[in-house]
Amino acid sequence: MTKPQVARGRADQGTLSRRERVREATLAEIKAIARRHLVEHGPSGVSLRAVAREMGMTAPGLYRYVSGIDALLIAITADMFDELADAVAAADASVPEEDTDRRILTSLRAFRTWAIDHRSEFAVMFGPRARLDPNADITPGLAAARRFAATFYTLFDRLLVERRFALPDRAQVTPDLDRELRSFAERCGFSAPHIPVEAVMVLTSCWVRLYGVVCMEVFDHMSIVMGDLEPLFEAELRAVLTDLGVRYEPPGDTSPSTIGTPD
Amino acid sequence: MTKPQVARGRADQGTLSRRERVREATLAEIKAIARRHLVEHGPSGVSLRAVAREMGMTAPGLYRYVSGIDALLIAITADMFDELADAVAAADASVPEEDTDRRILTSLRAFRTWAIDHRSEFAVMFGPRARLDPNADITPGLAAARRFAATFYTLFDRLLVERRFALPDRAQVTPDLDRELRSFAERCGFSAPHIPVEAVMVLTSCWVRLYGVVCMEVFDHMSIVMGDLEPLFEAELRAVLTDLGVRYEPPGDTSPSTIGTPD
DNA sequence: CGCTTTAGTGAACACCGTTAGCAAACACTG
DNA sequence: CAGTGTTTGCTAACGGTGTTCACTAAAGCG
Repeated sequence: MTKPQVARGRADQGTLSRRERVREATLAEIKAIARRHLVEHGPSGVSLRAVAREMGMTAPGLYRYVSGIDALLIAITADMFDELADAVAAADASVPEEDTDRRILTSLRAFRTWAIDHRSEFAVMFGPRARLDPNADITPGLAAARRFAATFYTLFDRLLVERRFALPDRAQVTPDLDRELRSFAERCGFSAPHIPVEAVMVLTSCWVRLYGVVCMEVFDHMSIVMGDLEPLFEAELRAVLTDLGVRYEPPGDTSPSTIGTPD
Repeated sequence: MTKPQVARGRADQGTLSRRERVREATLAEIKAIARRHLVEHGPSGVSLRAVAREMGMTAPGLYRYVSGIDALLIAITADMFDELADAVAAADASVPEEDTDRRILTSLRAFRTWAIDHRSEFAVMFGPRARLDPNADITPGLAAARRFAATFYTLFDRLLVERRFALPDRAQVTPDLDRELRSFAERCGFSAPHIPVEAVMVLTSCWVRLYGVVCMEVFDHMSIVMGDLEPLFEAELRAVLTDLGVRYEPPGDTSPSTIGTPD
C-alpha cells in the first residue's frame, strides 16, 4: 500500500534513493522543530500548524510525513528515549569498565541530570500521557526505552553475581508480587537463570526510589517549599547504593586515578 | 473595584445574599462539570466552551465566574486536594486513635487508592504542569495540599516521640541537604523544637518512595511490562513501614477486634 | 516523451481561548 | 413606584488548533 516501490536507483546497495533521502530529511526537520517547540513552549506548545509555518509549509502538508499530532509526539518521544539512553550509556562508558561502583553512580547521576536539563521531555516521557489517547500505539519508543533500561540491568547484574548485597527473604515476595516481578523481568529482558525474583524486587525498589525523587524535582512540586532538590537526590542515591553494597561518593569528587576535569 | 458592595440584605448575620448564593451555585456547577470532563476525557478534555455548552451557556459568559481556563483548572485542583485530604483524613479517623501503626497503614493505602481511583485528577495534581503557565498563581490549592500533608505529619510525629526508629547519622546530612530540609520543614509546618533534621530526612525519603510507586502506577508506564502494580506498592509500603518500626499487615487482613468487612 | 507516484496547497469543518460591546435582568435607593 | 447602577449573559469577532478532501505541480521512471 504505502510501501514505496519506486526509487530503486541504487537500492541494491542499501543506499536510499534521492527521494527517500529528502523525505527522511524533511521528517527529521519536522521532528527537530517540534522538539524545539516542546522545550520552548512546553508539551501543549507543540502544534502541527506552528511546525509547518516555521518550515514554510502548510499544516496539511505534514500529513505526508506524520499521521497526526499524536504520531508526531510519539515519534519525538522515541527519539528522546534514544537520546536519554545515549546519555546514560555515554556516562557509563566514561568510567573504566571494571569500576562497577562508579559506573553505577555516574549512570544514575546522568539520568537525573538529563531529566532536569530536559524537563519538558521528561514530562512527556515519564509523566502522565495527558495529550495522547490512552490506547495509542507507543511501540516506536519501546525499543529505545528498553535500551535505556538495559544499561542499568547490566550494571545491576554485576552486583548480583558479585553478591554485593544480601537478597531479601523469599517470604517477603508474596505470590502476587512474584507473578508481577516475573512478568516484568521476562518482558523487559532482565530474566536469566541465575536471577532470582528477590533480585528483581530489589531492582524495582531501587528504581522506584530514584524515579520518585526525579519526578518530584522535574515536576516541580516542592519548589515552594524546598529550593534545590539535588541534595535530596544525592541522599536517596547514597541510601540506595549503600543498600546495594555500592561505594558512594559525593558529587564533586573527581577522586584519584581519574582524568581531572575540574569544571 | 470588583468587591460587591450590593446585596447586604442579611449580610449582618453572615448569610449570603440571594445573588451571592446563586453565583456560588453556578460556580460550583462550572467546577463540577469541568471536573467530570477531566475524569471522562483527560486533562486536555477540559474546555470552557464545552462546559458552557453543557450548562446551556456560551463560553464568554463563564468569564463572569472564572478568569480563564487556567484559573478554572487551578480552582478544581484546589478542590481535588481538598477531597484527597478528606479521603486520607477519613481513613485515618476510621482507625482507633491509639493504634498509630494501623492509622499509618490505612492512611497511606488511602492515598494510593484515591490516586488510582482518580488517575486524571492525580495527574493534574502531582504530575507536570503541562497546561499551566509555570508562573501561574497556585495559592488556592496550597492550603488544601498542606492539610493533606498534615495528616502524615501528625502520624510521623508520633513515631518520632515514641522513638520507633533509629535516626540516621547526622554525618549523612550534608550542609546542602540540611539547608533544604530545614526550609522544607519550616515552610510546611513540620518544624518543632523536638524535631531534628535527620527525622525530616527520613520523612521525605519515605514519602519519595511511596510517591514514586504511585506515580509509576498512575502514569501507567509499566503496564506493558507489569500488569498490576499493587503488589509492588505493598512491598514498598512494607519496606518503608518496617524501616520506621511500624507494624505492617497485608491488605486483606481485617485482623482481630475490628469490624468485619469481609468484602 | 508520456505515465505514475508523490509533495504540497487551499478551502473547509469543527473545535479551542479570549476580548469587546451591548441588552436584559436584577437589586437597591430616592 | 420610578430611577439608577450593578451583574449577567449574549453576539460577534479574532486568532489559534487538528484534520479531511479535492486539487495542482513536480519529480521519477520506463
